Amino acid sequence: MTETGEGSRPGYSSEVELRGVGHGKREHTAASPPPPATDAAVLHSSVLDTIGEEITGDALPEGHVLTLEQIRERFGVSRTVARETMRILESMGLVRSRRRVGITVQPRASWNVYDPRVIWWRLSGPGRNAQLRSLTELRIAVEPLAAGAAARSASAAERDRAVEIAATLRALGEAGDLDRFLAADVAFHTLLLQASGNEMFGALADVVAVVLQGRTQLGLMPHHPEPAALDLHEAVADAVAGGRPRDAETGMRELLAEVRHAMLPLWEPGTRKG
Amino acid sequence: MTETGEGSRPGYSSEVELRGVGHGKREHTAASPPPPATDAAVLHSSVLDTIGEEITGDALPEGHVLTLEQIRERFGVSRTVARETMRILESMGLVRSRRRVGITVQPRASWNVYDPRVIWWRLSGPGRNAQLRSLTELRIAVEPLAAGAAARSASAAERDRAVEIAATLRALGEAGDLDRFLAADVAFHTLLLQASGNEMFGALADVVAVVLQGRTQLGLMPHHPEPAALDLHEAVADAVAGGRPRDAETGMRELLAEVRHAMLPLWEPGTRKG
DNA sequence: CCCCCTAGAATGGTGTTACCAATCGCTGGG
DNA sequence: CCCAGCGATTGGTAACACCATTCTAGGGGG
Repeated sequence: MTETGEGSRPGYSSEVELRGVGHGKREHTAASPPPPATDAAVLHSSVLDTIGEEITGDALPEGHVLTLEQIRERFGVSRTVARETMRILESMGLVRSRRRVGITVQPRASWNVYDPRVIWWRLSGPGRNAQLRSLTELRIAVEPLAAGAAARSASAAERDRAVEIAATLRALGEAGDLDRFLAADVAFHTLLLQASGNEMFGALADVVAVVLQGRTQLGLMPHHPEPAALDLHEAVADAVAGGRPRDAETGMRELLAEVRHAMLPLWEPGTRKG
Repeated sequence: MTETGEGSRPGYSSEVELRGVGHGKREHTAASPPPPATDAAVLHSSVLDTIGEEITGDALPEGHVLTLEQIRERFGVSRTVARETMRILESMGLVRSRRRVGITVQPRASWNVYDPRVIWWRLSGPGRNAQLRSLTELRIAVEPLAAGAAARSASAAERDRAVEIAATLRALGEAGDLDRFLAADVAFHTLLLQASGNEMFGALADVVAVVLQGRTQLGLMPHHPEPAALDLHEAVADAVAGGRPRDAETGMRELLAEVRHAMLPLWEPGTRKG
């Protein structure tokens, strides 16, 4: 939205070194949606990303202790920047800072797993499949109700738009234009979540976007979307447009049942970590 | 072993206050059960709380511009503390900091509404009913699936504990001990969310705790819990213990239907804000 | 000889101040 | 109407005093 400059992270200008030590590559695939990113241009954000990925990716295990001095030295930044970084990590529940002790990595139970950055980091790391699974289950829980709510409280413009996107999806799906299909699919689900009138649902739009993209990148998307899926998108859109919450809800539920089925391969290699 | 520290999140002990509106000064420190989880002892946290409440409570409207100098002066803190506070607010999406322009309050759409502190602030402010409603809808979406997942993947100890808490609930409910009933109710839902094996669900335990407490404080709780609710808790517990996901799911759905019904008074005064 | 308790030292975050660099909105001059 | 430059405001660095917490060493008692 307000982020015009796409360069996202690689911004690190200046002579500061900032190399992320081990864990070499930033793999999260090219051309991906810029991580949540607050400001790309600020110095602390790169330090934040590196440490955040290390913690969420288990490179820094629970209980590990950092100090401001280590951070300062490792990244070649001032103590102030190290402190700001640490404060943000603390506010995400990833670490806890205590006098004389240092900065301790917290157990996963205290992480703010809904923070967009945390989600992003976990998707970039070894826990990716598990995270994708968790997020999909969350979608399955929330989206049907969100669709129902949208059917109740969407504005006229939103209802029209839903029908319009559903039609676009059919066209793109039948044409086999997967890239644009993905974009429209994201737009569809985002629209419904936000039209639900519940900001807790609306805030999950980014999650859905990331999951859909992840699904495509993992090749869990058929080359031609299932006709049934296209039908269901249209059914949901019609139900929303026509103000039929029950239909919208059940339609979305069926749609997600297919999604669940498609992602089942991820379920197996149970990457549950201690 | 696993039991000892488990309460971990310094919970919301029974005397949580959910202060209505008031939003006094930063006096917030004493006797106030830590809403989220930072250190109360640190200086920036009181500044954070004050400004956070003001933004989420619409006292500082979208587009309003602050400066570090104002913050420094108003709270009598150093620039460093003001900066740290601002960084945290920025990481929550409440503000955005830009050179030469200052610190701008962001629209609600960019808030991290799942951040425990944001939830807490919104519950303390004028949007309280709307927030309680949103959170309840979220519960309705998530808890049935979480119960189903718990029936699939809970540990033996967790299954036993579910049955045990359900029995406790009946006893406390019939005795009319509302305080302890509330505590046990929170424990029950927390257990299921965490036993679901999905950390996105598990992270909502605090949300449920806050909603249940809010419900009680608003007097939306009958003096004697409905027998039907007690039956349903037991039914869900049995289904989880017996590994019957469908039963657990539908049981929880019925349970939440009652919750929805009970909270309906809140639905009416549609506090939808622009 | 061993254990426990206390006092003091070492450590590392907390908060403050001062200073310079970079950016970018705004104003005033051409 | 455009453009340059001023200046406000954040971004980043450095050095300092402070103090809570932990660790350790020493002493006293069993």
